[in-house]
Amino acid sequence: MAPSPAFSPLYRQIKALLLKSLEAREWRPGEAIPSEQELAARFGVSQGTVRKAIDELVAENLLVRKQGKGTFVVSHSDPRQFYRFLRLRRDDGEWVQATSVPIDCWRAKAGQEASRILQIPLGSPIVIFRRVLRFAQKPLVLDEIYLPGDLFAAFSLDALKEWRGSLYSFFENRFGVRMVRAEERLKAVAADRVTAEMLGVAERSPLLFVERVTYTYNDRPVEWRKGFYATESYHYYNELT
Amino acid sequence: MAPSPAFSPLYRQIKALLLKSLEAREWRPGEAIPSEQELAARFGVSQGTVRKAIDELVAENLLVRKQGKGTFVVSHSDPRQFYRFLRLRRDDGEWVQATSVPIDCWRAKAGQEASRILQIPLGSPIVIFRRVLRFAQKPLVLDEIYLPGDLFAAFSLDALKEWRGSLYSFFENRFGVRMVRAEERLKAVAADRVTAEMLGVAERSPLLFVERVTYTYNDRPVEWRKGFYATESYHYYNELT
DNA sequence: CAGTGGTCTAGACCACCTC
DNA sequence: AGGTGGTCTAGACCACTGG
Repeated sequence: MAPSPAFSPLYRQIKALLLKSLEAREWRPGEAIPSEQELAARFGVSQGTVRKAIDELVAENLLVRKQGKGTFVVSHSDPRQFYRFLRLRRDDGEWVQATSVPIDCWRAKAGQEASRILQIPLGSPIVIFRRVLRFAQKPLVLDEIYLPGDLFAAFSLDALKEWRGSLYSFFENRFGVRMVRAEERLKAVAADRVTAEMLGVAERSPLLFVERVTYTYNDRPVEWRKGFYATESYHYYNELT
Repeated sequence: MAPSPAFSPLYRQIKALLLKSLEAREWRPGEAIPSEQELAARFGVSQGTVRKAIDELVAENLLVRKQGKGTFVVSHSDPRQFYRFLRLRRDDGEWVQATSVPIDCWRAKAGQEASRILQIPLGSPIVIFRRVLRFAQKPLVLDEIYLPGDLFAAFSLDALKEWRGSLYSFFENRFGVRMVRAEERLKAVAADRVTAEMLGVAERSPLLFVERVTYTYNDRPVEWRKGFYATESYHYYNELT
């Protein structure tokens, strides 16, 4: 009869509290959160319950445990996180270091599509920029990246050019925006003239088109990008479980 | 000095025992395994330890828990598992029912590549067959599938044609081979004449090329396939975490 | 050495399913 | 009512880190 009472176990409530603290930037990326004992005392539950809450946050890549040291907020500045979202590998299976080359940048107002995808009002400001990813000197990826203007108001290509590190570590450090998960949609398309030129391939040659929406905490979309990948001797690697 | 003693916690040893039982087909797909209490008694450990072992097997998609009922061996016959490995969706985001149409089948001896990928001796028998996947009547995927001959000796296209259900549920039921995880490598390629014809697209038009290696327990490769996906109004969907 | 996460136990109780 | 998995606790001990 009555609707289900939406029972929520204690450890999920603790998890929600931790998530709120993460969102409020109580602890910065790369820093340790309080010990399990401390958190247990703070929330008035047993260590095991805190532990289970943390377990889930670790499974979602928001936290990492380091035995003997503590539990830390995941940071894109961590070298192990650099290529978490970049699935392009050489055909022999080797991961190759990529370097980002910013191209251009401009501001605009969100149209229908950007407004829907980024969940911002129609006409609100957005920042758009393009960059090329080079693998072993070769330009293999051309990305066009759309950001909500309110979160990235101070964005400038010059600051990005000086940045040593991944794009997401730049976002994390300069704008406090932490990328947590992403969805990608892949298609095969024919290269148009401009894209072909920038990637050094023939016009009409097949490219992998990758559209990505990236989310921060609580499934809030904060980045939309469209990329063209030249996959002649590289491929997009994926694991299915 | 001495090499690390390779400490393995109790629950991992229990996990290994459960894995062995799964591999030995002590419990069939879709069936319940013994209760946590029973397993704890059998192995002489506490319920919590068995629980943690099962936790990991659940995380790896080998088992599923059903509260109040028991813990079950995952089966590809389960409707929720049907499309676990098929990432093609319509551009509006809807999942579309696919129907498999077998084309042809032949036997061969493993060459260099098949031998390496399937980890079988050079020259050992393999079974090869092709099939088309239709979405809303339209042929969108052409797969060429390579199987080790010893595991799939009795494979026949006629049996497959009569099968109602997914290919992997067919493999599971007829050959006792359970697909557990897969790796895919994606590229954009131009359609050759034959493929273009079968998918009803223009020659040289861009196709998504998907190479998959599928594994059963203990990372044993048991399937290799090469597929061409027509992605004009469909896309390959992927989540990055 | 003290402090952290990691393992293991035993027991109590809750939520869900089936009969 | 009796079984299953799911939660929560308290306490003991182990493995790893760093001063």
